Amino acid sequence: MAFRGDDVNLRDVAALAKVSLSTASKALNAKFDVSEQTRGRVIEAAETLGYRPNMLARSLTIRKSGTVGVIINDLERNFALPVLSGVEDALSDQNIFPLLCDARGDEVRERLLIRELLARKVDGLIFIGHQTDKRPSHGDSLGVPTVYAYAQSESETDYSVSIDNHQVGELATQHLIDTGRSQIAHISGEAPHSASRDRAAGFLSVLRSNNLKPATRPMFGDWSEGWGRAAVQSLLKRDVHFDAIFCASDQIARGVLDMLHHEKISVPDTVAVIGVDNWEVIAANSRPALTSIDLNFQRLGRKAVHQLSSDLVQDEGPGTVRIPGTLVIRDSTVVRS
Amino acid sequence: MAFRGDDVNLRDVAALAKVSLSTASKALNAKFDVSEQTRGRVIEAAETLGYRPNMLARSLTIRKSGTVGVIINDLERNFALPVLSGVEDALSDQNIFPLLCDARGDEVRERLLIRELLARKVDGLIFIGHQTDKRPSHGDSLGVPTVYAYAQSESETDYSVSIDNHQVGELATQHLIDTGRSQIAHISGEAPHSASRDRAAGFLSVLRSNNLKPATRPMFGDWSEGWGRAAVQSLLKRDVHFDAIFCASDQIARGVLDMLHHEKISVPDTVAVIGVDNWEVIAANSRPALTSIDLNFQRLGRKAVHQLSSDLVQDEGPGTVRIPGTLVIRDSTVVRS
DNA sequence: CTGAAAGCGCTTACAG
DNA sequence: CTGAAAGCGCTTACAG
Repeated sequence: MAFRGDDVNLRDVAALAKVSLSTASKALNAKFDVSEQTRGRVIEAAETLGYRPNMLARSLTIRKSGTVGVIINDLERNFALPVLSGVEDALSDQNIFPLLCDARGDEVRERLLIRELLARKVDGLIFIGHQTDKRPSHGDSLGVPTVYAYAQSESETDYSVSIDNHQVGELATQHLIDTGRSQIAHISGEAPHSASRDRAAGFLSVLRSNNLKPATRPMFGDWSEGWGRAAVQSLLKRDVHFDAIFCASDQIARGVLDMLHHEKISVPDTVAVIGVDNWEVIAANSRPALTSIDLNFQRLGRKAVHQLSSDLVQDEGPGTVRIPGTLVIRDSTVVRS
Repeated sequence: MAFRGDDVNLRDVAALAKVSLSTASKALNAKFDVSEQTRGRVIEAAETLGYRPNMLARSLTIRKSGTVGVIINDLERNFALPVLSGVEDALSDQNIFPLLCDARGDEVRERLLIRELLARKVDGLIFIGHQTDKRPSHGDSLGVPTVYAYAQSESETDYSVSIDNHQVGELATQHLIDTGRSQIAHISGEAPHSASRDRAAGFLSVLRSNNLKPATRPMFGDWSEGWGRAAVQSLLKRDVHFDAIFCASDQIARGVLDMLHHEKISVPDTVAVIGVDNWEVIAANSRPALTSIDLNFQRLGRKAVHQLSSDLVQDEGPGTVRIPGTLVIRDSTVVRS
């Protein structure tokens, strides 16, 4: 029933190959000096027995478990997923597995999970938040390399990887300008979020360097379609002149698109619309399909893993690395042939 | 720097409590007979030293790692997420952590991952697919309890947990009938998918038991908004009379809603629309908000974990457990006060 | 190049 | 109730 070799250990291999336990170990670990002949015998024995080393025992001796604890703040949030996927991807390159757990936004639970994870001797810890604001640090008392992903640590002596929201705002705005727009409105998300503020700042800074003024002051609300619709109505009611709208999220943008359609304002001919997130189900399905900024969450996750071992490679030192966004052009900003 | 107790082991605790290593172990493990007095001393010693048992060593001896391998077929698919969340939730109740990995739809990679996971001595294996069709079985050669979630195993001697698509079709259709509709059309997804076929079957069976006929034969296409729009156009062009549409997914339903709106057909007054998935971002944001069937993925994930230890509790035996859907009423089927 | 021995940190019969 | 000993399955100085 069992996997062939599930119950065979190194001792069995050594016996079959007629060598000592230690020689068998060395033969299989390549880095030790063993005659080619005996190495061959051991490897052959291992294969005929279907030997698979017990990583638990190995970990105990070499003091490395080949696992990393990944603590997500809210697994159910969709945003965490691509980050997790990037983490998994980068980890699997090193043959390391993530031990996954969900803190559910509960700091007490988070601390409990850390203890559990540490008891399981994880080689590192990655915290994945669900927004880009700063979060409390665990300080340097954890005893293993630690990285904060998406939500950055409030402490500059920690390693964090987050989004470059300022660049996101710049990129979106520049694209609008590059495609010939000059009266641009910005419908942002919740004002307290750094994602909102930084994207708005990027927006304003690019306008300034292009000698343009915003169509109106950046408007803050929330991240919903409803807010997108309401904001457009407000724009219209206030008689603001605009030929483009930079929305801080795809959901907002979809609401904007809806309302513009309802008002018979043609997109992109009369007004161009760009969103942020490149959330496929929204961006690709809206009419017209929505141009957006991809936040490269996968890459963010991968970078988090790399930062984990930043002691080993040439280190940039602690602090926050910001992943830039990428423009994904669809039909809401340019007329495609 | 290190966590207090990160480097203290049971030997240290025993020394401080002035007992033997074995007594210290027993005192901490509660289930052995130790005098209350010495137990107290040991526990106190453990606390003052901040002792944390090394689970790796513990696992090695008791032959249980407190981990379960979770192999996802495609981490990036959103659907897998709530299942994973349910798995994590149920596992964490037992203080077990999932070792997560992504097979990326590659069978060879999947087999490699299994070996890795087994080498790490996982106590069980859960495979999470991304659709409800059957998938190849790994047979009973894995040596640890195994459960297939969402995508069920083709072998009836395996444990699988999936969706009750037939019930989903029934539930949606019955709701439409209960709210006074009688000319119901069904816009389904891709014909080859069992999810499409079984939901359509449920649809037809409920109509039959209510002495109703479908407005037209179930229409198969894909799972997209575009298909939803196209299907409505076809309905209209063919002059089909209908007062309700059961859509096999929320995305399809959103396309349907769009087109009905465009054609100035009022929802829910003239036509009721119901979807499947209860995908918040779509269902809650559409206009009117979409009534849908929640597939209870969290519950599915939790059930998968329970099936893993089904040997222990009263066992229903292997085979496929089907999780029923739940009706979530919004505004697209009933006029709310 | 090879092997005996100690050790990683725990648990659990087995004696006393 | 307590402790000495063996063992879980590996790795790695240390001798030879």
